Amino acid sequence: MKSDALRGHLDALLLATLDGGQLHGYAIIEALQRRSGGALDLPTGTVYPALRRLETAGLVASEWSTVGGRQRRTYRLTKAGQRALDAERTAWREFTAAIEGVLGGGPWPAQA
Amino acid sequence: MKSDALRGHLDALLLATLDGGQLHGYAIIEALQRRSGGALDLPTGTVYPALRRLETAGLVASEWSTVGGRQRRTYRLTKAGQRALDAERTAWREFTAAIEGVLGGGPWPAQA
DNA sequence: AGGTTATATGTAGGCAAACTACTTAACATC
DNA sequence: GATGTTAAGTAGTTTGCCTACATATAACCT
Repeated sequence: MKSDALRGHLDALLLATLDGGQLHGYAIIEALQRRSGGALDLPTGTVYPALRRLETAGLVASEWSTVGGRQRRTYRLTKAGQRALDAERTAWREFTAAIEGVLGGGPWPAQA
Repeated sequence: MKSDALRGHLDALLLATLDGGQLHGYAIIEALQRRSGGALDLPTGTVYPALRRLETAGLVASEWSTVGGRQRRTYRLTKAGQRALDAERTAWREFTAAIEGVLGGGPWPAQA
């Protein structure tokens, strides 16, 4: 997949991943791989800063915990994050509708 | 629409717009508005450089013509451009499938 | 006649978002 | 004890679209 295609959709992906319950960053990356059928393999350098961004924006909240000597920062959706996710899903439908209107199924008749 | 959402999909839009026949830049912008139901309103500073890029890449070809005293550069798909469009359509389907696998319809069951 | 709007093409520079590459650290396994 | 997996993070770069600007003709309005 063209790497830039995600632009502007990453937040939606992260929020949607947390919709099923809280997860830590590494688990989010694995969940994205699993749910996308292997198509998405986001590098940590993309995901961790993005989660911080979402936390600063108040859409997710995090807590540290230590599991087996390893540090985990576990993220969960806030209420604002839940609302943002709803908005992102709507925006996604509008986006795909617009693109598919153009991509269509092939050649297009001239304007009436 | 979030302006950055198009990232990585602009070429597909431009190629698809030319799939119905040759058009000049200004007409391409109008066609994109019409086909997207008004959702897409690309600035000239986005479209003209992108068309040049596609021409350099050999995916479109252009010719100057003068209509009513105005200069028009009319673009058409090359064979390589047609092939690229086919590839873009396939990539689009894969892209949306991946995102929708994640966005899903709501909460997701834990891994089996 | 003059002003505004629509048609038409283009350039220069900026900026945000994601990427690449790297670092750190504990534990598990070979 | 070396390699691999789990886990989190930063620094700096690239990319590619956007904003703002510049130019020019034609059409329309007053």
